[in-house]
Amino acid sequence: MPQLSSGGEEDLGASDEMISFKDEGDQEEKIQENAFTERDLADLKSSLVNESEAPALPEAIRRAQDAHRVYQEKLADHMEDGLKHQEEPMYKGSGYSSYPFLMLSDPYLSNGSMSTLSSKVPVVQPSHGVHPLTPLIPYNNEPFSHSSHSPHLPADLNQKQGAHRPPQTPDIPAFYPIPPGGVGQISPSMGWQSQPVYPLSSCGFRQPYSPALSTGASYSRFTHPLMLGSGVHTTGIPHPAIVPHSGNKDMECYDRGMLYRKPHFEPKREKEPKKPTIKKPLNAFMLYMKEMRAKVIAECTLKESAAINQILGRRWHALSREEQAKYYELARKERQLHMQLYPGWSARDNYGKKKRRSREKHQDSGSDPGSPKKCRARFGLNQQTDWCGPCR
DNA sequence: ACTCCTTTGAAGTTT
DNA sequence: AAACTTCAAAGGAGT
Repeated sequence: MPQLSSGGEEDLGASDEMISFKDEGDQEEKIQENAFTERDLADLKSSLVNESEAPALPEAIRRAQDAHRVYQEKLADHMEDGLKHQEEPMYKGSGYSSYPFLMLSDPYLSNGSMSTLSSKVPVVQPSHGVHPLTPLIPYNNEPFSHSSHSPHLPADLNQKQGAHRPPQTPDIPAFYPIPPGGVGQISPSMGWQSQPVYPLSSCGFRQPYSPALSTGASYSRFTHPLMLGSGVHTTGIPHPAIVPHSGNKDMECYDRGMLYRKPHFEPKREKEPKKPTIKKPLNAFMLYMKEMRAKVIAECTLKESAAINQILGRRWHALSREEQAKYYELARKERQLHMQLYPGWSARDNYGKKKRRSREKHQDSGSDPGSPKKCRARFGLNQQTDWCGPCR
């Protein structure tokens, strides 16, 4: 059962264990990190990339630089726990580009002013916007480790899906700011309204949070976006943790700040209210990928995600255990928050929502090696010319 | 428009 | 319990 057990956070993250990788190579490989990039580049570019992609480089570099600057500015404010390791190379260069608090405008600053960073948010998170859950996570320990701050949570979290959601822990709402004056009236009777709503404006850009909403009673004022059938809150503000079931195109609008959906959606919704999808929380590697992708893109002038992911996979193995541990910790917190937000959710809920390719993928370690392309990729061979043994 | 590719890890399902 | 399967992100490529 995915629900929170009464034990608290310890058992929630029990599965997060450091694992040893057979090909990790540990320190030696890590030392070669820089060389890695060039080798990755050589390997992958030669096989996957045309030089026509070169024009993308300046923009990608600029993104990475922006992300880096944002990260440096935000780090002191947001990384207060053990995750704050500014000196460490992983964060130094990463820009933590995909993390929500880096994409925020500056309402988190004491003066609540908006910095120029705000305009760069979409650049930092250039594609489909924020992960439904990741942007919600402060990535410090406070919301989860200080149960005294959230007296309502432990008991209420055991409630099943659809049950009335308690007022959120005082810590969490702070990370889900509500735009001033953007608060709508809740509609009381729909299934999803029990979910807390932490509206974000587009692309992870958050508006200042109204202090008036910090009381538990205030949360009931928010209608879950699912009630609108399109992932949009009654305020017109999309909910970051929910993906409209209808597809990515909806999600693009959702991410890109179409705060108010076109009226013609409403009659549609009456016909067939679709159940939006709650995505899985990201695991450690996914978090790492989100963070490092922009950097790799900038360094390698690659865009193809499959190639980038190969690089990231190798880099992941090259990370020290301490570095990996940070991501495991982040992932653990992400799962925790996800469970808090969606107590009745199960990964099974999303089964079958994605069309799956044929079974060959998981059989290619056996007699069927899979396609030559896949096999070459698996063995790090040149995609154009090399053949792996099984494909020969 | 839709699916695949590619990675690792978590969680669900099947054997 | 172990093995297997699916999904999470990403965006170019292919159908």
